[in-house]
Amino acid sequence: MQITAVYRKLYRQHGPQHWWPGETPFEVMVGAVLTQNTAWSNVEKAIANLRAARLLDAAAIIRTRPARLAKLLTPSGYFNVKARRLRSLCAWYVEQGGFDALSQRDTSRLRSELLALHGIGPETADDILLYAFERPVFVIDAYTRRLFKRLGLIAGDETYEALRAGVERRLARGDDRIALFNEFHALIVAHAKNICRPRPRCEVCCLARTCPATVV
DNA sequence: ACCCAGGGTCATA
DNA sequence: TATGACCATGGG
Repeated sequence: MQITAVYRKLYRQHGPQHWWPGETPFEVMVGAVLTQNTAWSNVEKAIANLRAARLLDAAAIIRTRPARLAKLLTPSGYFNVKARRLRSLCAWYVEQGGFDALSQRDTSRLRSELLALHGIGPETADDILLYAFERPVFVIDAYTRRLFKRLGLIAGDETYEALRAGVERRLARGDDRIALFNEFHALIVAHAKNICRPRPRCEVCCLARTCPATVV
């Protein structure tokens, strides 16, 4: 099966996803950090807390005491870790002049700056690049790796960069790669969420770690 | 009670 | 470079 065929099947099953679930680019960035190894339903609660506290703002977050920030982040788990990570992201964001200034930079520069921040690894950086800055970067997450491995499209032990480059190369044709990469990653996540109940013995398809079958 | 979740960092060998 | 411990909550 070709990788583009996987995309078509997912799209036919789940339809358009209109991602990322966030109202502004900054909110997308916050969500990208908070969702690290965490269910999105928990992230929503934490973002609602930030919104209620009028802290969905980089400068405001920097001014907030770490203990208070961590408390607001409680529902998303790893709250002490994420409070620190969010702070470092916000400090960079403000120091560099905010979204409009950052938007002027080329993708590779943005990427290396994001990766230099504490707590921003390759996936979080690519989430931000694709969904906040609208750059043509294919996001590789645990679901993506698992799905492609189970379909026999990859070996599974490639490095993040090798996988990303490989997938991007195999999808390179077409005029709107940003829209394609955006939708593809969203569809993979939708696939993981909407199918496979009950766990762990689903009958249809599942991207959970212990699921015995994967059918797209 | 168990398994899972849209990762990343750090210490160790 | 490669594993493993650690971070922590909430839903199925």
